[in-house]
Amino acid sequence: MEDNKKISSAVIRRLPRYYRYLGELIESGVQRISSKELSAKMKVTASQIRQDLNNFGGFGQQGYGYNVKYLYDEIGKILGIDTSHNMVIVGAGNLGRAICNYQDFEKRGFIIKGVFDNNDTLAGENIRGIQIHMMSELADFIKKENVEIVALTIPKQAAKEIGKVVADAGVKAIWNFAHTDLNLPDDVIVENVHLSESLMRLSYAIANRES
Amino acid sequence: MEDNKKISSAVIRRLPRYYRYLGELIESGVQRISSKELSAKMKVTASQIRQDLNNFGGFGQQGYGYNVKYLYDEIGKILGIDTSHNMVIVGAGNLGRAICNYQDFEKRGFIIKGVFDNNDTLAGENIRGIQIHMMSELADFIKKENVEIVALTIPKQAAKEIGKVVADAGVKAIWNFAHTDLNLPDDVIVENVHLSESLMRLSYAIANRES
DNA sequence: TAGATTGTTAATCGATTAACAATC
DNA sequence: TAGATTGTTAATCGATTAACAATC
Repeated sequence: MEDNKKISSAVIRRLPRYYRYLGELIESGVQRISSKELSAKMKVTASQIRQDLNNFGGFGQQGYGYNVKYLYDEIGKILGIDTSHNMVIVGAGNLGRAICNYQDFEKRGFIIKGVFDNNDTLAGENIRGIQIHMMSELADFIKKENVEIVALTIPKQAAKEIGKVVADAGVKAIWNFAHTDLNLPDDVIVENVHLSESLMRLSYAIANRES
Repeated sequence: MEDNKKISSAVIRRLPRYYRYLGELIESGVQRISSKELSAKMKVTASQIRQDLNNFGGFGQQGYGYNVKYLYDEIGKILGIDTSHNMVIVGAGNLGRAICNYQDFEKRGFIIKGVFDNNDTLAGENIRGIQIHMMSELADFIKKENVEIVALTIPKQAAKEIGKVVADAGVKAIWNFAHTDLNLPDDVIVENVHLSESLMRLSYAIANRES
């Protein structure tokens, strides 16, 4: 965390998956695991697991392996889910509601402070207690409530515009579900979830299997 | 397509993005583009664009560049979206409904033949004309309707079970939104959309920016 | 033809895997 | 101590970028 060497995005991409498997091991009461055992479960090489983890420090013990709970917590810290983040959802359609209703995010420290939409018939309504606000209030709300993350579940044209608005309002990161790139300044983090691209990769795999 | 050299998944991951940009260029009436111009728009190197495309054939012309419409169509063929695929959605929650309502998928040839759930109060209902069926009918429906793709928008435990069921029923691919790996035979394609992992990567980026 | 830009080979860079000394 | 397994260095493999001859 403190030192300067840049961690490759390939490593970061794998961390949440380690975290998930370790969480499952905890639930099954497993207290220690070797890179070899974990590699068999996860279908990656043991070497890769050790290399990945050693980017962040030595979490294991020679001759023993890794303490599951300890490693789980350490990866949690690396991923920044030991602290909470205020979040809002922009777009009260099915996708926005799906995210809002998924309670596990809250357990990981992502606190949904509000949902925004520009359909006034929704004004005053709420989703499991979370208030729906009008889009016009968005920028003020972000500043007042210290919102760090905005999930954009709106069409692409609107997403481009609102992306600029929330970047100006000072959010740290945008979770972008719109089928477009946002092209914002580099200090705004953008994590894209492009479902249509995912579906096309699936389609490619169907078209080209066992060729 | 026909020849045997394996295309790397890094290349496949980029194809849908090329496709999206080319689609936008068509909409703006652009007829030709060079790898250099496209690279500026997409923020990748021109060299990478040419390398990627030449995995599949020479689509350009020296001194001219690429014909936008032609390249768009060719990438569409590579991605297999020139033919249609029957699909069902398992899970009629917000996420399942979001996918069902997203009409662009149908335009790309992904035809949603039905939605399945085990909540009997939904029996007989429909989502924009697409019938909701009970889970017990799923395997038969897949065989009868030649379903190739199943989107799983159900909790992880159920997803593991239904994954096996639909694999046995002969689907070619599963679009898995559950927060788990499915561990199915290799001949079943699994494309994962792990939203919680995406959110953790975003969280990591917040925790580690400008360090 | 001259200019532009591809297709493709070569060079570089980075990521993964293998190997093994350190050490619990 | 002997056995096991990490942390880490070295070797390999693959992906990206650079360069340029081919050619429209």
